This record gives sequence, structure tokens and C-alpha cells, in this order.
Amino acid sequence: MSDQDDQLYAMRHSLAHIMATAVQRLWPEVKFGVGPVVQDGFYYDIDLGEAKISEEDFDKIEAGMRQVIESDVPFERFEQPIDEAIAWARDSGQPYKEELLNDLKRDGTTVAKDLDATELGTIAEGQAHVENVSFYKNGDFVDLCRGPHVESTGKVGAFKLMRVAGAYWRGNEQNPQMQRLYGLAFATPKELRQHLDMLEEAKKRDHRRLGQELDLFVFSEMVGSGLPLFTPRGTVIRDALLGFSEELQRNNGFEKVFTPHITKQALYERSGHWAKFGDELFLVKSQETSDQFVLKPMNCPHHIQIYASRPRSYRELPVRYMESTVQYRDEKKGELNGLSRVRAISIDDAHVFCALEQIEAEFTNIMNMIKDMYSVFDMKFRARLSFRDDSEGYLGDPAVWEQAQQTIEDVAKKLGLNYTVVPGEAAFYGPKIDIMVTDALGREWQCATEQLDFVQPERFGLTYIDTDGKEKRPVMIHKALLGSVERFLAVYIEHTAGRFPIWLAPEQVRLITVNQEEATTGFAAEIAAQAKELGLRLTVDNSNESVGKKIRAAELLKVPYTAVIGEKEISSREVVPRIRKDVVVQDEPRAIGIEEFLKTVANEAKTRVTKTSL
RNA sequence: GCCACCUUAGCUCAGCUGGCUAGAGCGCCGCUUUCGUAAAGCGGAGGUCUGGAGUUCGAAUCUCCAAGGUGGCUCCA
Repeated sequence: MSDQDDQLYAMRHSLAHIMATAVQRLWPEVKFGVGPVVQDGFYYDIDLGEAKISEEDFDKIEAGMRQVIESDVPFERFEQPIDEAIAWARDSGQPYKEELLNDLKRDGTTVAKDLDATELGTIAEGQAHVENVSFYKNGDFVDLCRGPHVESTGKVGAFKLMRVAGAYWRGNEQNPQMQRLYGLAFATPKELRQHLDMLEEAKKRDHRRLGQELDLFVFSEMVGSGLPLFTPRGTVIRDALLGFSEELQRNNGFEKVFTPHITKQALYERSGHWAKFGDELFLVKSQETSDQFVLKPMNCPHHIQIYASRPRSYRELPVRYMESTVQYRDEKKGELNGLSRVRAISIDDAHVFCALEQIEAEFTNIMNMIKDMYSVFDMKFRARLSFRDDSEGYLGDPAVWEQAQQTIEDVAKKLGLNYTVVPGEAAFYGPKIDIMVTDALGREWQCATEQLDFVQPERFGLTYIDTDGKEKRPVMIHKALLGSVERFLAVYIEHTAGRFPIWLAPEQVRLITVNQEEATTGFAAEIAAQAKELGLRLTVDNSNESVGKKIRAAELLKVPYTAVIGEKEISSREVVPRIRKDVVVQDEPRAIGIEEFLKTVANEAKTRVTKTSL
């Protein structure tokens, strides 16, 4: 961390205390939880019992905060023996602080199991035996806190309270729910302004909004939440994305398979998913048999059945099956969100069955596809190597894990990936590489993934006959390049602000007729027929509107190429294409023969270029 | 599921502290116009104000319940 980061951290943290001070003055009975620094700001968890804070109270609280800031009182640090601190918490009616202190005393840490490090969690860093704990005092407000803080309440930058949200004490559903007050904080008003502008831009690019404006997908209350319906325009993009993924995979040794969308529950009992994720499966009832069916939430057990359908030789390995299909998961209602989280999920899924010593080649193969794919999307990514830690609950031989993790890291190194190792993030069945993609607004999303699985081959008793004639156990690799197509689309719509590259644009060329005379519309129809033969998505707008208005309509739909068709074009058989500004290289529009124009665009679509040569 | 907020025409929104047949722009339909690179003109249709109950002489407006949505929390094979 740089000094500047330290300063920003201290400032944000101090603002959390200042907000708490203001809240306590307004609601003296408030009970405090934790108030850490988060990305772009801070929050504080509070419990007001029956009373609730709403966003309407923000003016009041902000005014209170400004008062504290203007008073410019120092943040004073002092220490207390832990037992005295516990007594303080009890006496001042702060049961949450008391609980934290008791944990601190007992465990030397406040980090509850399954809980990320919090502000207080780091208090005890490197001190297993806690004797003293530190407090910070600003004016009449005292808080248990590791710090650091700025010197005085006047030394904070620009802030703005953003929202109030519910949050369970220590992130556990069984615990009481507190209110979390979020604030943004930056060193200067200018940076705050910039951040608010970014949020504004993000709102404009929101895929739910653009999905409607660009006519890509809809929801229907009668169909159900989390079940998007794709319009013709949206379906063009879906198909193009999946087609791209399949093309990459086919070129890299994957074979397409197909499996039905329902299966007997027994399959998932065997795979172990029923025990772990049973409540997320949609149940399907047969009226003919007594079998219990489920909608498939994933494909691995199905692909396993294909692999297991006959004995396999080492000569066949690796076996690579791909299937881009819809999977169904009954997500909780509060989790659904536009296309980012749906209940019918299309995944460009694939499974590799291979020998242990083939892992390196297979991981490399898949990672190369990921690199190819995201360079076409013009998106940067980094790899998160999710490895095991020392805790229990990982299945399989630790020595094999160790070796596999080493192999995976070697692959990442060899390919020159920007990667980080994250211990403790592995799935229980194996280590994995998650790809974090950065969008145009600098936000990170998990898209592609590549996961090793030692467990399912075991559970299903998969084998192959090795060179020595003996049965061996293969390992499995799960992979997705796009991940969920719906979520990828959400990310990509926001990344491009709906300005899709030529190969993905639902409508690649739009012809605008100057008038509705036979000669004009006939000529446009002639061009449309040629375009169709070239596989182009071209439409003709010969509605009875002004040329200006029709151009505007095409602009709003973000069509990459527009051409006006009138007398001039009919006689010269040339057009002056209007090119969307993110695609264009030279800004002097120039005339081009219609045939050449169409062929060029068709070629650009085929080669998936992001800039035009026109 | 929990907390906060939101829900008025296909879309975006107005409708002040409760008061005549609920408005606008865009879109849609019709007519006029036959037009040259981001909005031609005129006319029309379209709303049981998300649903239900209540308070009131009177409810889009206030209260309660429900549904859907948004932002979080939680979870994520």
C-alpha cells in the first residue's frame, strides 16, 4: 500500500466513525456492529431495534457529520486491558462490540469462521494473546478500533451517503439483521464527482435498460422471474456468441454432444449434488412412472454417462465433450437480477476426461481458447488460481492436489497470464482457475472458468485401461469459456454500451430510402437480396418518414452501417456508408461500390474485426 | 428469504399539502407530404393510476396487506 492509499484508508475509516458519531447523536440508543472501509468508501452496521433508518434520514445524518467535521476534534488513540474493554462495552450497551471483544479475548481474533476479515478482524493480526485493545475517541464518541485514523475530524475528504441495506450480524442468517449505511468517500470533491459520474454512466449502460432500448430480451410476469425471453435481435447475439465458442472448441478438439434437459433425481444423488444443492433443483413429476425427475442444473453427470457407456482405452484420452445448453437452478428470489442472475442459464459447458499427466496440456489448451476469445472481445482479464488451504473438507489425495496445483501454476506462468493464487478458494472437488474479466468501466466479472475434478470420476467409478492393461482413474476438467451466456451478455452489453461489433450486431447494415418511389424501394430490395446471399443482416427502412428521422432511428439502435439510398445511388451504384463512430477508423466518409461495400462488411463479420477497413 | 426503496399509457415521466371527465413527450395507427445524413405537419387510439382492504363527503395521493421490481445482505456446482 502506498502512503496515499494509507491516507485514503484512514480517511474513509474516520468517516465511518464520524457517521457513527452523527448517528449516535440522533439515535442515542443505537447499537453498533462493525464499520470497515470498503472499495470506494465505508459502511457502518447499526441496530436501532424497532426504529429504522431510511434514505430520507441521510440529509440529517450528513448534516450531523458535517458538524463533526467542522468541529475538527482530534482522533485520540488509547489502550485498555481487554477485560476493562469488555466491561465498557457491557456498560455502554454495545452487545455486538462485547461479543467481538469476547472473541478477541478467547481466539485472538474476531474473525468468525466463514467470515471475511473485517475492520475488527484485523485488530488482532499477529497477536495471538490479546491483552490490550485500542480505542479511538473523537469528541464524545468512543469506539473500539484498530485504526489508523486521520489526526482530526476535519481532515477528511469528500463523502456522500449512498444507501441503506440490510446485513446480518457477522454475515450469518441466524443472527439479527442490522442496517448497513454505505457512504462513498474520496480525497477530493473532484474524485467523488468523477465516481458519481462513473455510476451515472454505469446506469446508462445498465444491460436491463439497454436490453429494452435495443430490443434484446424481455421478461414476463406470466413466465416467471429470472426467465428471460430473447427477442429476434437478442437471439442473433446469443447464437453468434455460442457459435463463436463452439467454433473455438471444435478447432481445439472438442466434440459436441447432446443430453436431455430432465433426468432422474438418482443421477444427482450419485454425483453428490443432490445432498449439497438439492434445494436449488427444479423438481419434475412424471405422470407415467414413479421416478422423480429434476431439470438438469449442470451437465457433468450426463457427460459422465456418455464416457462410462463403454470401456475406454488410454488411446482415446483425452475425451472432450462440449454442450452449449440451458441449465436450470432455482435461485432464491432476492438473487435474481436482469440477465446477470437467471434461473434458466445457458452455458458453453464442456468436460474433459483425461489422465493425470495430461492435465498440463489440457489446461493449456483451454487457457489458449480463453485468451483467443477475450482478445476478440477486446477485454482484459486476469486469472485467479483457486487452490486449497489446510482446512478439512477437500476430497481426494492431498499429494495429487499439490501436484495438480503446481501444474496449474506452471501453465499460468508459461502462458504469461496475469494471475494471483488464492488459497482456500478451491472447490471441494478440485483446484480451479477463474477468469476475472475487466469491463470498460473498470469493473471485474467472473466469466470463464476451468476446474479440475477428482471427485466425480471417483463417485461414478470412471476408468480407462492404461498401457499396462490395468484400470486407471481419469480426472475430469470442467470448463466454460463464456460462462453463463446470459451473464456474459449482461457484462458485454455494459462493456460495449450496446455498440456491438459487426459480427455480433443484430442488424449490421440499414438502408434508408429517400422516398417511397418504386425505383428507390426496388433498388433497396435488390441490395437486400445480395446481402442475404452474403449472409449479412441487412434491413431496409422505407417508412414514410424524413431521412433525418430514419437516420436517428438507426443511430439509436446502434446499427454499425447505415446507407441512404436515393437517385444518386441508383445511378452511380455506389453508397456513402455512415459508419458508427467506434467502428470507424478514418472519419472522411467516402463512396464505395455497393457490391464491394457488402462484401467488405460480410468479410469483417466473418473475421470478427472490431474496426472497419472502410 | 431478510432490510430499505420503488410501481401512473408500449417506453420515459408530470400530477403541490386528498378535490371536476388523470396529463406530456416518444412510440403506435390514420391522413397530408415524396423528402439527402440525429426528430416534417395534422389528427386518432391507448390508463379499473400493480392488486386487495381500510380511513374519508371525496383517494393516483393517507394507512394496512399482497404481488412485481430496484439496491444491499446471504448463497453460488
